[in-house]
Amino acid sequence: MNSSVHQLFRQQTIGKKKRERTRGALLDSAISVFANKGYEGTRISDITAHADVANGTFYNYYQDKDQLLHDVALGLAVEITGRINEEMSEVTHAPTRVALATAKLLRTARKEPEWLDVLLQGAFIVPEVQSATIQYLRQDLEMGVYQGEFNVDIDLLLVNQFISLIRVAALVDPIMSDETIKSTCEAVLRLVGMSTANAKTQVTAACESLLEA
Amino acid sequence: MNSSVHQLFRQQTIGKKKRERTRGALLDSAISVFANKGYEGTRISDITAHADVANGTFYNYYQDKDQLLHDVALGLAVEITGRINEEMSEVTHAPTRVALATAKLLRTARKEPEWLDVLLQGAFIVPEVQSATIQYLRQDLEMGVYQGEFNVDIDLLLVNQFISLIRVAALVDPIMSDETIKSTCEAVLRLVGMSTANAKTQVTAACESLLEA
DNA sequence: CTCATTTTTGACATATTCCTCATTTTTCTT
DNA sequence: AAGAAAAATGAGGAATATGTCAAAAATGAG
Repeated sequence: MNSSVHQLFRQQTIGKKKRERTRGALLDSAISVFANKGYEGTRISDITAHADVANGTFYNYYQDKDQLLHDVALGLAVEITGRINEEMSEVTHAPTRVALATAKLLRTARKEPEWLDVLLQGAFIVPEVQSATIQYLRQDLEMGVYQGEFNVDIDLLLVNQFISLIRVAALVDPIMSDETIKSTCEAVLRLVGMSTANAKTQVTAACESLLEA
Repeated sequence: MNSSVHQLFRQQTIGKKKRERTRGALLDSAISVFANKGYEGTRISDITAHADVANGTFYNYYQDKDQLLHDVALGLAVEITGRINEEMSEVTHAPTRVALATAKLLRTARKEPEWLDVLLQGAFIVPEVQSATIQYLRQDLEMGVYQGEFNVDIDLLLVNQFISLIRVAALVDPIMSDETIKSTCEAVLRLVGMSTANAKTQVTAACESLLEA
């Protein structure tokens, strides 16, 4: 088993004690298995098999699947949102921030489809993950309204609509073509009240370095 | 068991032979159980218990859960889209049709939250249900583009984005307040390229008979 | 290298769900 | 109302999953 490429948590625990390394292996395996079988559909034994550890080892670290999902999804949320925000620290134009963040997130999903999948599963099950995911997004949306670029009420419904557009992209096109990324970025800008033409312009500008024409 | 209010399939099989009536009971129970435990999370025994029949009875009608979901979701799709389309046969203005259909669907979800839940679960699992669900929607969207009201490319991604906005409404506000319905209608019109102001106007006009101010 | 401590192991007891089928019960036609 | 056909029943065997724990193996500090 254990033929996955990603190694997010194993990477983070290299050099640490055995305990942390094994935990990392379980977390990485959980990403793959949750993504492929779905949270409900995965068995503890699927995860231990994938991680190349014995069945009982799981119980040295977690009491049940819920706790594991919590750790995995929260870890992914922190990692992914952290990276993206860091890369955008200079950008102050809200539409650009929103388009860029969306494009970057979807580009991550192209390279590591399982990450986004598990993150979103977690966001709909673990409240703490939902908060972590929404946090930055909400700020950018409010900034856009303040800047007069977005024309819409910011509430929980809107934020969830936004996230669901991300989810749909991953669902409809797991390959995550540039085409899908751009369409999705434009859709989120339309959702927050920009015109089709304006949305297209902003996306083209924001993503010119990120995606090909 | 069997304390549910809805009786869609039982209603449809009144007067028919026992075989059809029991099938109806199973289908109705499936709606409740799938909605409350999720497709993956439901056990065959959950459904038979809810339907007040013996465990083995299930296997007189279906070979597995998949077949049951197929029948339930497809039945709901036909019923719901049929009703809505019938009620809109006179409406030819695409934005009005889209806003009305969305509002009517969400009003159905207010009365029978389980219906929409199971329909959407089915739409993401059973291809046939997806087709049935998308069919009418796509026509209305293309009509809107033709009428110069919508300004966006109609493709599979867009249609799925549309559906996901419906899903989010049910998720964020299971009670399905008028507020949520109107916000969602406006959001779908923005998604297809109408301005915030225009979307609001259309929704107000289309829903004035359906919802309170 | 040594050895106390930490971690892993995997067999097993328990629990859950699936699915079958011989038998009983109900249906409904005549 | 009789009785053949249809439907329902539920006990139980097979399969799968969970969670425990005494014993074995690996770790890493001194």
